[in-house]
Amino acid sequence: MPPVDDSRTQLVRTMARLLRDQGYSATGLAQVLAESGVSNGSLYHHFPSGMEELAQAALEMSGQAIADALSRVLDDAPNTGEGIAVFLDIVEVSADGVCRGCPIAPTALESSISPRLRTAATRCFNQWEDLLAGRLRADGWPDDDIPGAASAALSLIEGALLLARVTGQISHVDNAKQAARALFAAAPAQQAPSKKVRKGRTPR
Amino acid sequence: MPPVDDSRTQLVRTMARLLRDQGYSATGLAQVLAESGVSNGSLYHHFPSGMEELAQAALEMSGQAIADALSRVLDDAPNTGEGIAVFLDIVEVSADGVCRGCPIAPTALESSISPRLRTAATRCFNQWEDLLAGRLRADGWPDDDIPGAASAALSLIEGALLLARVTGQISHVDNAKQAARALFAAAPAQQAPSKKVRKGRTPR
DNA sequence: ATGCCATTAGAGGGATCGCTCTAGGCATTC
DNA sequence: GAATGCCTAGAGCGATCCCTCTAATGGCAT
Repeated sequence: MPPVDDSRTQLVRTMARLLRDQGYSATGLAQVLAESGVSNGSLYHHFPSGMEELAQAALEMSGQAIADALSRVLDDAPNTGEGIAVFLDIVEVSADGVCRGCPIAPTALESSISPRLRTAATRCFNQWEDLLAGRLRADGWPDDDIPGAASAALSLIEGALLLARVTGQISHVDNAKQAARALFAAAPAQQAPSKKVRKGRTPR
Repeated sequence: MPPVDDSRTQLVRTMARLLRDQGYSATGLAQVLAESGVSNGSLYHHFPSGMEELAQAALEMSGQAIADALSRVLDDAPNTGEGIAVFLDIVEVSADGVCRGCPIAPTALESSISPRLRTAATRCFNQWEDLLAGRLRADGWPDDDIPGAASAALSLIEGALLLARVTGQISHVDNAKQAARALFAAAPAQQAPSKKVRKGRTPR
């Protein structure tokens, strides 16, 4: 196993950060090389097909890191809602208090990216959604409600990270935490009357 | 007032579509000109400072269009939750059934854009949030809860549009509709005990 | 020392980038 | 007809894009 600061690792880490901050098209090869301290030749040795291959590796690394963190906090939390809240606590802040947001979304939203990057991004979202679904199942949610609830939970998370990053106000993340607690604090009654409409709130 | 298909309008409409689909950095001047059928000279006549000025105009037009649609459906809906559901019905589909998503988000997530584009994007989100807050107030929500609830509502909307576009599954939008109904179907009790935790669900 | 292989350094190419610039079309007005 | 002002067409510039290529470096077993 090579050392953690070898060229390939440096490239992937730098690329992941740049993709998170500015997306794929805005990230130039020159910037990746300068900020990673790696030369042109090294990049095309480790990633023969160039930027695209590097970007895919970066997306997969970022996606797995998020999955690991999400899995851990969901396991430790008393329920899905609290788990989401703790997760948002972890990812919301950077060194200077600015929300860095989702590492996948900026790249995923560029429709001009290649299919390999698109599927890599989709796999990340699906993986996170599956983790949320698993926790909802452990909470005792009805099987029929789980996919929709997991989807809505991930929508709430992604939307909050997006708003927080764009506007610079991490209060959006705090508000999403409250909504997540309201929606996913406990499983709905299994045999609830079908027409009953539940209401929730978002305090603070 | 000039005709609707003059060069300037064509430029703004084309730019708005390209920004929605692929963001700012991925959108080249050549593509804008080709798809709008306008020549280079015309662009720099109407927008002397170039692409950036055009992009700002496009973001503002897209943001206002969303605001108009949102304002209309919120006015007609019985409550905020239903209004959000109808809004998501409107914006979710394109001609071929693929979700086109938010016209602002792809550009807004690029941290490398200029401050003028960043603030234009932030203004859009703030405007939409204010519309949601106004409808919540009309629903009788407590003043202290309104900002947080409006923020969470917009997070849910943006997240659902993001996931639907990236994964190609509009079910994410449908799931967000259910969550919006659960969270914002009716105002919480004004004098509710402060420690009470409300629970919600996402049916279907 | 020698050969071997993985890795790196850096020059340079062809294409494309956003943008500037000049010349001309086309109304409308004397 | 001539002049004016708005708008358009398109050539071309310097910069940057991603990438290819050759040469050299380093460690390591023999």
